[in-house]
Amino acid sequence: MSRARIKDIAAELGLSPATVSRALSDSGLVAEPTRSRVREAAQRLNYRPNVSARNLRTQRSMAVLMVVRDIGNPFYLDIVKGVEAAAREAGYSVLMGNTENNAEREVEYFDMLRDGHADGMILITGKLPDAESLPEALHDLPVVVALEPIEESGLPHVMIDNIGAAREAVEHLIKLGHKRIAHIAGPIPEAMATLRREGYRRAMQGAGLELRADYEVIGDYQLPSGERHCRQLFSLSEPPTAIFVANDEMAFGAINELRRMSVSVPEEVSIVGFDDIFLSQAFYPPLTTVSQPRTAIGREAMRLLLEVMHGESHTGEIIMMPTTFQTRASTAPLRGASASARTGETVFGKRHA
Amino acid sequence: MSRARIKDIAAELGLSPATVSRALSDSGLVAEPTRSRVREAAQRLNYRPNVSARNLRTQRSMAVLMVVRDIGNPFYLDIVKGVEAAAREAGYSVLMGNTENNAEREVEYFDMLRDGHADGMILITGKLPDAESLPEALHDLPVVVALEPIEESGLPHVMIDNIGAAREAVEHLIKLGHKRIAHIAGPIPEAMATLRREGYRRAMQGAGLELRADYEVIGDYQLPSGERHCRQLFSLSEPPTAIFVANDEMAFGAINELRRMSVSVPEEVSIVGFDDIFLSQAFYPPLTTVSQPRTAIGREAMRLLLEVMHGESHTGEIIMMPTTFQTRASTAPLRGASASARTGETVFGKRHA
DNA sequence: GTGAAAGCGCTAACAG
DNA sequence: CTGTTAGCGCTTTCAC
Repeated sequence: MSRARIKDIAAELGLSPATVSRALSDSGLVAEPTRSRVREAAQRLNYRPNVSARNLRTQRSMAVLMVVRDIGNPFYLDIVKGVEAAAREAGYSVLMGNTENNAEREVEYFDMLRDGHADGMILITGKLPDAESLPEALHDLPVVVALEPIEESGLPHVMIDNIGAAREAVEHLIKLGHKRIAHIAGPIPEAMATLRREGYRRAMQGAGLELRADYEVIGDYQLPSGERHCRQLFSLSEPPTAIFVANDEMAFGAINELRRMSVSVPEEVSIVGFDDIFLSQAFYPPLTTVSQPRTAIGREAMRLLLEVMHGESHTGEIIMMPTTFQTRASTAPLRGASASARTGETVFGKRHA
Repeated sequence: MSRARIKDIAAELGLSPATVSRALSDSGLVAEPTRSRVREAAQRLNYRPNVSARNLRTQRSMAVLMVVRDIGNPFYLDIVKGVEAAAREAGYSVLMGNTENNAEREVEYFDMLRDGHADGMILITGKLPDAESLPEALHDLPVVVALEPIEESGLPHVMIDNIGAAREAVEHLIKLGHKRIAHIAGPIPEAMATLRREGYRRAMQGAGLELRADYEVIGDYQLPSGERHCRQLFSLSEPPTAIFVANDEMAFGAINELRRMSVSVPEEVSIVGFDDIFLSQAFYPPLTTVSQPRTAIGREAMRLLLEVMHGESHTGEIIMMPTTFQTRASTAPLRGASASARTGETVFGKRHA
């Protein structure tokens, strides 16, 4: 009962397997009476198509591979969610890949693509394996990059304007009257970290503020690194009055460290993060940060991938998704300064091809 | 170049496809010289097996399906990580499923199993679809339940002792001298929520403390529900001095609400959570909670599933993984009481078959 | 130790 | 509109 094949339905109804196949796939070339007889019999015999057979025949797997750098990082969750939802709607399943920043693993996933495990791939790894281990024609592979740019890959991207959003975040601090603004960056020279630092620099320069080398430190996106670098910044003879931190997790670390040093946030020091992860709002104080439309990025990446899999070329295309600046309680006017900062949220960014 | 088949290697070497297949799969019945010639040619011609063809022939997919109730919940992340790691090591890929508590979706994933999308399934949904939509012989399907029990399913489980761990958490509060201990439960009548409440009740009764109906409230595991129920408990004429909250997210909500009410944690009220999610440690105050070995649960579930897929029967088997009680800063001795609470971490739970 | 042949379940090209 | 035929790429009898 549980393993009826097309052949069984054909036998049951005295039809050929081909007709049954056509009826089941709505090919239109089947007479209505036959069609419903087939559908009824399929239902009754509990027919389910065998995916391996179909995949072999059609040379497709109806699956996409979603490869992230660290599957344990909650940051990627909503993207997965968006990808999964859009994939389902299009009839695709999602295979999970986790590289753990391991080059061999990255190559493996490209191999899986070629082996027919999946028809396309969404890369959220911020990098590619070495050129020599990659297939010759990268551009011809159905691969879309999301979130973390892979520069000079020529692959289509779905991401945010990291420079612009970072700049907006720092300008918020400037409007609050801050001048001594430090930056805890991500793991430069990674692209995303570099872009956010660039946004910081442009905002500072745009306001005619000095770029001090001792106000720029490089972290690794993890919480302890936020603590450590915060301590370092406050050991300077002239510590900052505000810090723009490249991601929320390090920002949490910085805030906790300030609490330990009995420096109050935001009264004495303002902190701005980036990402708006789960709990950034529930944290104390609620974190002012840049919110990325993660689920939408996931959906958009999948939508773009579908187009690429259907043969459209999107080489070099970059889709920018809008970010939202969330003004919360971790930032406040510089004491003694008359500031004019906005409150609430501000949409930033546009979309172009 | 990029799509060499077994046939191509055979032609290249003047062998039969059968021999090439055998050589590549180490079947042992191939002479050594032939074997290495084949391996060399495979390398040179960039041979990669076609998974659909192999799957069709072998009637397996070498993939497992991991179905969670809400893919956006960071709580499941480490489990995914464990499953993925163990699956990779065994040569399996992982397909993601997300039910969003939707019964139809749940059925779909069972169908995917039967359709050959995957060879086995790990369920982290806390429930099964209605009996009539399920295959007759549930026990014969390679399905393993993790984390959230599905009672009376007869399926093998990998989980923690929710009653025991909850009881230990509440006993910690009792040892600190607390007597007026309330409980914000999960969405009863769900199994996990019910078990944790049962642990609370047993601890209270075991210590001869009164079980007050107004000290038991039912939440939904989400943050706002923690805020709401905390407020409710503190509107009682005799508010609690400690709250055992069924999960960390609601505990964060409770702590935030207490802060708003200017009630200090842990000086005036102690809070214990459950789960030890990302940031429970970085939260302020760091949350005393029950830590689950999530990655290990994921690995163990996959390991068990492999055995089930290899034909072993594990009907009704329950594997209990040990929890660790994390004493952090959200709990303190009742003011005026002489307490004897432990500090640090305590391992709880055993493992049996 | 190797080859020939069959077939997994499905779909598509070609006839009629 | 329906049937016949072939074949996707692989593994596995069964012979030799």
